[in-house]
Amino acid sequence: MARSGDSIDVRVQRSKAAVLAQTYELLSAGGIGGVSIDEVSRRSGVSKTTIYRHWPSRAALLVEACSTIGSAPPVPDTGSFGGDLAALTEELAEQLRSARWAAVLPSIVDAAEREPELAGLHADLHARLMAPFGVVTERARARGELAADRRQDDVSAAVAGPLFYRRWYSREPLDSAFVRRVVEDALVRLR
Amino acid sequence: MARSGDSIDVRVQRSKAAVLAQTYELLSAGGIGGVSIDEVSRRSGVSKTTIYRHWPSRAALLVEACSTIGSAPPVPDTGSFGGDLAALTEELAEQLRSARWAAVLPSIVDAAEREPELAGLHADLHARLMAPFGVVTERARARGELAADRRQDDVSAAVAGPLFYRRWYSREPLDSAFVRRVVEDALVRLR
Amino acid sequence: MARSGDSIDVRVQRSKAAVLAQTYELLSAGGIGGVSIDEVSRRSGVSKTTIYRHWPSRAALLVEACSTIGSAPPVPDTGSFGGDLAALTEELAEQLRSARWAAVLPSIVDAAEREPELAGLHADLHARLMAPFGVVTERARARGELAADRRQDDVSAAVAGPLFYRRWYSREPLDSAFVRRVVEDALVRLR
Amino acid sequence: MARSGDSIDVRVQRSKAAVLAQTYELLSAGGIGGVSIDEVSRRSGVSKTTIYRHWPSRAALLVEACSTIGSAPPVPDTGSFGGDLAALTEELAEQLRSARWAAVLPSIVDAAEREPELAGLHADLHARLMAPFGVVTERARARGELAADRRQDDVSAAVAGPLFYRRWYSREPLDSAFVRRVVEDALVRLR
DNA sequence: CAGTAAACGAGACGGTACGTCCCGTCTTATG
DNA sequence: CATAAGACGGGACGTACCGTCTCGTTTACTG
Repeated sequence: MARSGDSIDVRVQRSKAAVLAQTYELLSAGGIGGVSIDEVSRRSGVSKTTIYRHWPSRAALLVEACSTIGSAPPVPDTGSFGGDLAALTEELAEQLRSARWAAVLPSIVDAAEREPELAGLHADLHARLMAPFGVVTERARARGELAADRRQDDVSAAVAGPLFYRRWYSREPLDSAFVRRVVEDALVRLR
Repeated sequence: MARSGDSIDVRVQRSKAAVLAQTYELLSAGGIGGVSIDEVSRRSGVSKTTIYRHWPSRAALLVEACSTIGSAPPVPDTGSFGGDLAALTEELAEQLRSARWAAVLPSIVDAAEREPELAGLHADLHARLMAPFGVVTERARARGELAADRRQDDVSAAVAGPLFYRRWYSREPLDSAFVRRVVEDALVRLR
Repeated sequence: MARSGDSIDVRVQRSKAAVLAQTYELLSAGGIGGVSIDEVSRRSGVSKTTIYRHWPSRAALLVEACSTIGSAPPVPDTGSFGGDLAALTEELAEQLRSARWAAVLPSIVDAAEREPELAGLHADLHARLMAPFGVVTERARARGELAADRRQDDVSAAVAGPLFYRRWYSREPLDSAFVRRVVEDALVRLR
Repeated sequence: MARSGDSIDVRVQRSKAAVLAQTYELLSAGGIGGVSIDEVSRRSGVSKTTIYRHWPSRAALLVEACSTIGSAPPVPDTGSFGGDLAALTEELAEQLRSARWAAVLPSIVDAAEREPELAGLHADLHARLMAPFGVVTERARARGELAADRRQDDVSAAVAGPLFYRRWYSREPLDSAFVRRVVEDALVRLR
């Protein structure tokens, strides 16, 4: 063995970075179905051989390429559950309007529906995306602003549910009036 | 000329029926991505040539094959907005748990995100699926059970949003306790 | 079936012809090892898919591509064994000097040595190449110009052996003096 | 400097020996086409880097690996040209039947046909193989058993030609009857 | 009920992607 | 400084589908 335990060959780093970047690019443009190893290879200048050296399958590559997306925005701390929830929801709405992953998520959901390998990807991504709601929820429960049986998932469903619905199902603009109402409704319900 | 204006060749009818049936089958099993003309041809016994003769594109075939799914269940009429909404939501939850289209919708959402031809399909399907909420909402507004500015979409978002979220995003079981709570929460706020 | 028994699709004919031509081209230039399906496809403009539709393997393609080479030149009939043999040997020497297959034969011999599929090819080619010696030999035996136990192979070995040796093993020019002497030597002994 | 002028690093000697041995092994088994640097490296335990350090190309390695094969058998001295030739031919036939290089020669011939670097290898090998015929021929000419214009190459062609032909072209067994006849024929012709 | 035009199946075709294999070169770290 | 380990780009392999296309053959309507 010519390599000490944890240092990583710079060539490997360079190759992996280039591949992941282009994979993410293709993913953003065409969803999961739009990512082909051949095309990634062509655009990144990294040979297919090398790609398969680092990732055993297309799914594995996708998983890693997605691992950076939806990284948690800073959790707001306004002092009240209402303020925190409003800030978080505005942020989520903004991302749904503009973030690249917003166009990709449906294809991940679809893939999770039938490819077990990618179901894990979906779970990770979802957890990362929703973690701030957990923080805010726990904080509010500690302050007694929420009923004892309300958990992160109730809050997420009450807020993200309508937003997602609007973004992908009724496909109407996520205007701020709607977002504001969703927050108000959620506060009324969850109180 | 061998054909009068509107009568349709029985062969055409037979071919189209067989193709649509198999398309729907494949659609249910593998989502939009799982439908390939080759496979439809193989299973239906109708040649590819003939399929492309009747539908100009894969998208067109999908649109027609989807036109039958999500057909509106009978709209309940219990006399109160609460009763109607509960019945409707239970029905929706049941379909999300078991109906074939539930596994297909994410792929349609994804397709709508990038193929304009299929965006129309998504819109149709969504309209059909949500129509009962419109009926119930209008009825409730007429009875004064709802604020004047509440429309179908607010109701849909408040109820279907959390359900969809649970079905496809947090991917937890849609147990009846959750469904009941969603209805109650919605009523609290929309009243 | 849309095609009657023996007629052949013109497209098939065109494709096969183009592929065989380019295969032969590559074969001449680089021997058996110089033929790759990818390159044949590239040069002939016929897709790899189509090539594999018509030939199950690289070996099968090579076999067919070689089937036209070494086609028997007209068998001379000078009236005497000596005259026939001289003409035949001159012709063989000329081909060894210039014919494209002369540069290819060693690679076929080599392939025959280890790939059974190609051993058949070698046998066919060899039979075709040496057939004229058989004709001439039989004719001479009928006329009593040859001992009763002399067969085609003795004649071939006595004449082609030295020629081949010179062409591929000592690698000296096949000048006409050498050819003449080979014929004379053969006649001395075989008479 | 750690090393004096002409002594050779023991590591170098060990590496080269291991590489040459394995190269010869592969050569015997699969001909020239069967030798790959990767495989040599794998089997010999010597890294590819090291191999390419010692030999500039695959051809150079092959040349050196072949330099030991076909080493001249002891030249017989029976007292007569006939006896010598018979002994030499029997020996050659025996090698063609069993020696490892017999399966390799066609691939060398083929390589010589198109790679100049390997043409030299072929020439060396051929010279080594045929040298005994030269010795015997000169001896016979000195004794007056051969016409003055007969040289080694005439003898080689007359004897090795038919043998090679039989071994690689007609691909029939090199039985001793055939070998005996070849010798007799050669003696008749060359006398 | 015969003729004809349409519908039809078979399948050839050029593409593109797949995942694997092996090549020869090049880089890095070790001894 | 020779070496082992192995990353790298290149390219061929044979397979699977894709959607387009060109055929020759039914087959159902129509005059």
